[in-house]
Amino acid sequence: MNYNREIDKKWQKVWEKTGIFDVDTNDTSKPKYYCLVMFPYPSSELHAGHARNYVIGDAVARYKMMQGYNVLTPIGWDAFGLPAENQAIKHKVHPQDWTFKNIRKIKEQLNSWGIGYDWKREIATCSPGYYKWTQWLFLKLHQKGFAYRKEALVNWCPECKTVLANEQVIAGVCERCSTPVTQKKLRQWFFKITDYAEKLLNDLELLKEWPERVKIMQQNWIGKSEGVEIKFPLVCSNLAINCFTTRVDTIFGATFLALSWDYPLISQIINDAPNRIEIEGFIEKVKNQPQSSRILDNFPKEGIFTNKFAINPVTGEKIPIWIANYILTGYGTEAIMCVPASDKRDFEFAKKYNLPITQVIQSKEQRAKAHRHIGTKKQRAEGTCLPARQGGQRIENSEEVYDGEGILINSREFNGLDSSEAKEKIADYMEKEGIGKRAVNYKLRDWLISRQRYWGAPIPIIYCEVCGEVPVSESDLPVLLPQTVEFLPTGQSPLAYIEEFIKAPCPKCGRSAKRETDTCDTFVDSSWYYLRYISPGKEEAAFVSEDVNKWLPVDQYIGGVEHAILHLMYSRFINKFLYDEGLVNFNEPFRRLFTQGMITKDGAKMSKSKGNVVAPDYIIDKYGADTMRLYILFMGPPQKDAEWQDEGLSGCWRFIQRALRLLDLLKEHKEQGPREQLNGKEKELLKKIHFTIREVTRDLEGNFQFNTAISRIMELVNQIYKNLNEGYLRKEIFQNSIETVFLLLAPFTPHISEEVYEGLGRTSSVFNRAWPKFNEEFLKESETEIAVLVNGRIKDRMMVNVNWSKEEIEQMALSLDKVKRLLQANPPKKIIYVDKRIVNIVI
RNA sequence: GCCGAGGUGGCGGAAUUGGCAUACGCGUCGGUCUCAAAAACCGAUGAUCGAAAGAUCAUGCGGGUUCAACUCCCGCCCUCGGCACCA
Repeated sequence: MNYNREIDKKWQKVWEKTGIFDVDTNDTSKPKYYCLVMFPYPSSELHAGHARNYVIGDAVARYKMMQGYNVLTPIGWDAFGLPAENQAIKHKVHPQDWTFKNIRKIKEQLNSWGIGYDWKREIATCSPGYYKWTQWLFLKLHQKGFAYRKEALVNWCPECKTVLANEQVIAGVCERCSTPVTQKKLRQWFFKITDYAEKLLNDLELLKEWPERVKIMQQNWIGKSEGVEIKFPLVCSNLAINCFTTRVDTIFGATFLALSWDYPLISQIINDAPNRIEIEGFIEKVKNQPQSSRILDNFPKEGIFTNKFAINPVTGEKIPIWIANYILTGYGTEAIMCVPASDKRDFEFAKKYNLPITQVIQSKEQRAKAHRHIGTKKQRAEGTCLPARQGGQRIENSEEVYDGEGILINSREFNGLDSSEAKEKIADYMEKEGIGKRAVNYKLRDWLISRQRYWGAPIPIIYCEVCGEVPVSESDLPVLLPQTVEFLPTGQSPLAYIEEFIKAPCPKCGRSAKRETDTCDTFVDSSWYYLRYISPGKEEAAFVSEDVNKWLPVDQYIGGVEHAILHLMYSRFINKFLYDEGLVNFNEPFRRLFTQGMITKDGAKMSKSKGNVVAPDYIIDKYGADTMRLYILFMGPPQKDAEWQDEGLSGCWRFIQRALRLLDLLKEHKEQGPREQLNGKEKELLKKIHFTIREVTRDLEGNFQFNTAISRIMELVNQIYKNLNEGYLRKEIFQNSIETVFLLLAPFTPHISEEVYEGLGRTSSVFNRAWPKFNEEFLKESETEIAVLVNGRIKDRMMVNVNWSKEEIEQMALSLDKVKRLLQANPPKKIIYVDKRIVNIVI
């Protein structure tokens, strides 16, 4: 049999006609399995790099089908988003036309690769039937106070006059025109994901079957830090500045305070400053400093003295208050206590502006040095010779700054404590004295979801002069996106120029009011799509709780690691919100996650601009879908990046042809008369068959080790050929081996597997057959090979009976010629025997 | 800077978790078939020395533990990814 494109087409038609991927979600006769691939963003046709995701998903789905699960594999389109709108601006095509053109093309590709989906469940986030429910979700969040508006700093491109998403800011410049991006304060919509910071962090522990690296990335992104918020009263004022610190043990070394340019009390503080104009100039300068330069390593620290002082609450000292460019906005209290002896940044700043430096922490090494001449030897060894204060060490350059933990000095009654102990004691002291209180901070910020863009779900809010911000009533959803708009980069949503869209009656009082013209970030669309697949056409609700509770959490989620943080965190957040609302009964949406590696070509990610794209359609025409699928799965461990090589592809092609030829050989195969006993070769093949079943199943049940699974099947095929070449093979065993090969291959190469099964006279689909089971009986052996090592080096091998004792085996090893020669007359020092593996003789 | 992943033949990559390093595939070489070529099939293939038997060296580098280390421990180097002035 020869593999060709006709075989692909034939079986794709059959699958479509018989609907093997159509799922009855009410069918409870089989256990459910929800296999989900991250839905594509339809920005162009798919290349071989994209294919990996879908090929893996399909292999898993088909494997689970054969395992007897009721498998749900849906697909849809993450169809809103910026690229579509940029196309509109550049080429004057409507985002919708462009998007649906791409969808048609991708759909065709997926079908031609034999990727099976339940197409009846197809969704597109840009269709009103879907985004109606995205808007509904917004309203739910709004109702509970989780969607709110506030002034916020956003990325702004002065050239394009538009707000940019973080992803559009490449190394500090606009991705389109390379102008440095500045920050601008605008009123924006946010989702209060920070309220879930603790849950999102803690529940990572529940995700036992997620890759560790993804969990660590999320953990870092949430960035929890525990510390103390300390109150620094201002001199001659009733104001106070709160500073968050994780290093309260260094408080005695806090010699100045630094505020961000955006610190809330700043105008009050500088109100009567003699150099107020100068300060305001500085603030303006920092505010406009492009982000690109802040990314640079040695961005110079700059600041300005406010002419005000605060009191260090533990030392009672008067310390100056500065405004500095290295204090982040939006984190902590935007004010920090500076301990130049224990922080490189504070040190650099203090050196530059001649601010005092007091050492309060000594490292072990510094301590050993300092104590060389103090106390008795014993005291030094025990560390009980408490030093006087002595100002510690003189610190000259930032290399000498010690920012680790150590022993406290110059810290009054806390001297001699070690940092971790001191942290607790000082925090206790502060809480008792009312100077400060323990606090927790997160790096995670609230999720900015509004975009001044057209191609997204309109935010369902109406602004009324009388009633203020009023949510659109649920019965008026969806707020439809108007079709005819002008696409211009003005900094406002194109919707802001459409009178008919903007004008709307206030849902509360009926007066003429204005619609919100911003649209939702596309991550909002994708944060709940996995729920929609269960009842995709439902008109009365986003989803039916009873049904999603049955089908979720998703059993296997498959996608690229680039979504490790954003999409996967947002989805978890939304799911937790719905859980708290009682709308779903599962805490986490994705039980098991698999992140596949990237396929590269010439060492780089495939992209049109680099010209290194491998076009799958061409490959399929030449070699067929199964060849491409097999190669993609065989090229390396799926979670790791892999380099595309055309030679590897032809290797898979050869293998498929070689395997298919077995079917022809079987047809010509002649029995040479009946014979009771199996010969040794036949037994060997049977053993190999069952061994392969066991190993392939193990590889798939593990972490989807398709590459090794396939190499096992290749070995089996090699073994079959060996048996054919080396002598008599009864037809029954021959046929059994072929069946096994193609059953095991079926998840990877479904087309040829079906074809072979038909060729063997079977009438029903391979995917209605059970995954093969191995029989322990065939794996049992009477003899096994053991390696004989002398001093850890392999010298010989021998066959032994598995029932032999350790002593018998050791004696046999010692009797080998090669061993005797090496031993000569000397008796071995030691013999180590590892069961059924090796004998190591030490001489 | 911090966190994570990784470094194995000419190449992609295996190695049951401490037990025969280099499975499987690619490439290369030789053979069979053929007028010839392609395809296919059979065989060889880590490096060095050797006619051979065999020996020595090999899993980024340097140490260590062990009868035995790609695997464990200590110290480095390099590549890739994430975060990055987070107090």
